[in-house]
Amino acid sequence: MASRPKATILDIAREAGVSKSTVSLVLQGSDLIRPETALKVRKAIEDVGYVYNRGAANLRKAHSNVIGMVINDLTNPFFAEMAVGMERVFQSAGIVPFIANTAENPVRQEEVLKSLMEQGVAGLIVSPARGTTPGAFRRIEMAGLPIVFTMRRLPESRIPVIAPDNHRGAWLATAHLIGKGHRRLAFFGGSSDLVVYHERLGGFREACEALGIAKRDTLVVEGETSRKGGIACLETALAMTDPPTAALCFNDAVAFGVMLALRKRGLEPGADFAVVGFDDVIEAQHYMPALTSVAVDSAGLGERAAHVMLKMIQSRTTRAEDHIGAVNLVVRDSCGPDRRAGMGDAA
Amino acid sequence: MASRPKATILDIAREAGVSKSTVSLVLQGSDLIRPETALKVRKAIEDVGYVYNRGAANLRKAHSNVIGMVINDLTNPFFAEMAVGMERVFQSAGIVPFIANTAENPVRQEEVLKSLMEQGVAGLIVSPARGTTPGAFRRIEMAGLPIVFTMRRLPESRIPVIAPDNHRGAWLATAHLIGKGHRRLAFFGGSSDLVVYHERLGGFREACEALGIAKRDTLVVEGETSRKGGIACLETALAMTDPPTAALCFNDAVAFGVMLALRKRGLEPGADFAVVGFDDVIEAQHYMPALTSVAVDSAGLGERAAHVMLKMIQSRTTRAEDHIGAVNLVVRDSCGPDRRAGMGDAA
DNA sequence: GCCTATAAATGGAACGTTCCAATAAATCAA
DNA sequence: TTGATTTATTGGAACGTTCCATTTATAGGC
Repeated sequence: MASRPKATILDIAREAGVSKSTVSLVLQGSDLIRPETALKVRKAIEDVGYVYNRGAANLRKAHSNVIGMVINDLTNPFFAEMAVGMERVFQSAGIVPFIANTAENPVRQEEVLKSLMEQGVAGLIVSPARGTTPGAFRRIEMAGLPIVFTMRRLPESRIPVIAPDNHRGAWLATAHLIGKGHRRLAFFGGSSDLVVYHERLGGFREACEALGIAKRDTLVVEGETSRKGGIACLETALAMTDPPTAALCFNDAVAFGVMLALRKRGLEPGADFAVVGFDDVIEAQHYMPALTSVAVDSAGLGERAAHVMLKMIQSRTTRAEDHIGAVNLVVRDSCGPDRRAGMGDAA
Repeated sequence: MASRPKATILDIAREAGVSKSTVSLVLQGSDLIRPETALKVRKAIEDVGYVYNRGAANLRKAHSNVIGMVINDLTNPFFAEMAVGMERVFQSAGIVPFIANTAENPVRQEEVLKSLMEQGVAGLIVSPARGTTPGAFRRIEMAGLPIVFTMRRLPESRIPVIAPDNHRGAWLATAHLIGKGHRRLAFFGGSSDLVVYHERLGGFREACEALGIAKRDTLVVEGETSRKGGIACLETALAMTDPPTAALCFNDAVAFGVMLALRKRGLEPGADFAVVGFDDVIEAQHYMPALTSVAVDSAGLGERAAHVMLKMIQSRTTRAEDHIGAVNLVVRDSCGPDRRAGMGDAA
């Protein structure tokens, strides 16, 4: 069981009775080699249990076949879906994506990026951790490594971004709530250090204004982008005098939290308080009641990001355009009409 | 923006007016270097924007600082939780885990493993894809690379496994159902090509036998380990004459599917049909009704696996013991008593 | 038979590190 | 002062590939 010295290209050469150059050529699938020679070499490779050393190869080849995916929260199913979309694209291009998780921790992110670069990746797809400093990617840019952001945008950075149309999504959702007769609306969850937050909140605000909801009839409460955060937001909101009757949530996780908190108070989500989510994760349709949410096509965004990356690698550039993915509101059962507006309904 | 030739250790040496050996020593944090010299070197590194080339280093150093995590289904939150547990341990050991997804595809798994080995990982933690052939890991074992399996075990393999006590978990859950008065039980989901399946099903069968349920009063229906699979299982079961009144599901995803299908038929999970899940993913407690499930401590299993891997790497061995993680039944609201047994309850 | 053209295979110099053995500089004992 | 010891620094030979420039073998044309 002792790990004997690993076989190298030279060992195979000896075994097969050819030169190391020939073996190298075979490994690269060159057509300069006579088929029967290639066969002999491949046989030797199999016999010896040879493992290709890509590190050594990259020493000469300059460009590797792995790209790094750095994700801020792997436990959020949304990102897992996106990762799967990317993988689909890369696989057919012969590229292997390695995923690393930063758990929303900028320090961890720094380490992970460093490690990936040292490993010699050909490119980086990053969904930045919250609180990432603007300079965090300077070194990577300096190194001329292709990099694209997904979902999140950094304040003043020229790195291309693949993200959904947050503004429009929020607009649509808000208009939906207003259309249901709600006149006191809330925006729940998220925090202002995220650009995405401002985009979604902006859509919410503009829709309110455009559709005649006075600013004093809107309530914005920041909070964690998790179930827990949603619960907290609802508590805060209902503690106010003249509370809102509907809320647009920063994402689905927050919305789930809100629904949970409503139930705990004996209120029925949908009937007693309308809630809309954002992202439309798979769970959304399985909740009771099924959650109305803004669908962003996570896998599609992942694929898009992967394509942009491939293009950048092939054209040896570090520039690319942003891509704003289409969104659409998926209406389910979590938004009834405003109770007070529709008194006629009640017994 | 053109990617100028990357700086090497020699460039820094020149910049700092020392030899490459000195730079190398500084990079490794050796205390053989005079502090002020080290400082000079570090300054040069910063100025030049140098990126360490780990591939080149590994050419001499034999062992790297990255380990590969190969996961069969990243979209299953269970595995994401496990991955996070592992990361926690590795991080403090200065090891960077790279995650790769196989999407239950043995071919993809083959590619991913090959790529990881070529990259020179120090070890592999694998949750094998369904349908993995027994020989799939022969090459890795031959190479003397430490490897541990999580969750799933391969038929006749001596690779150490970190997994929950499936048999006992299933036993507990089944006993719970029987205790509630159910006399016709089903086991839903999973397929017999998984060792885990046999473990869980075995626990179910033994509990039935031990607690006086005749074999003809049990129903086993195989199916996908997903919501969809759960839906299909329930349909099959209810189509039978004299159908079961309770089911142990292969995992939580199946259980969610079963609950969904019950609702669609106008049946209330818990009251009209008891269901127990397996894994206790976070969602379980948030469902309506909250799902009774066998908790397996996914993050804890991940940590355990990481520790075993570290030990193997340090002791340069490829052998280790299996670890069977404790399980416990978390009773929530998805298992009412058998309706037919408890007629007295009804109006 | 010779010359040229093509096909197949090969040696050797890189690539960016590490680490051993060797050197240079500083310190100390006598 | 001299030699021995300790402290800092340094060449140079690996490590396992790739790829250019050659060499060798094979075939074709005359």
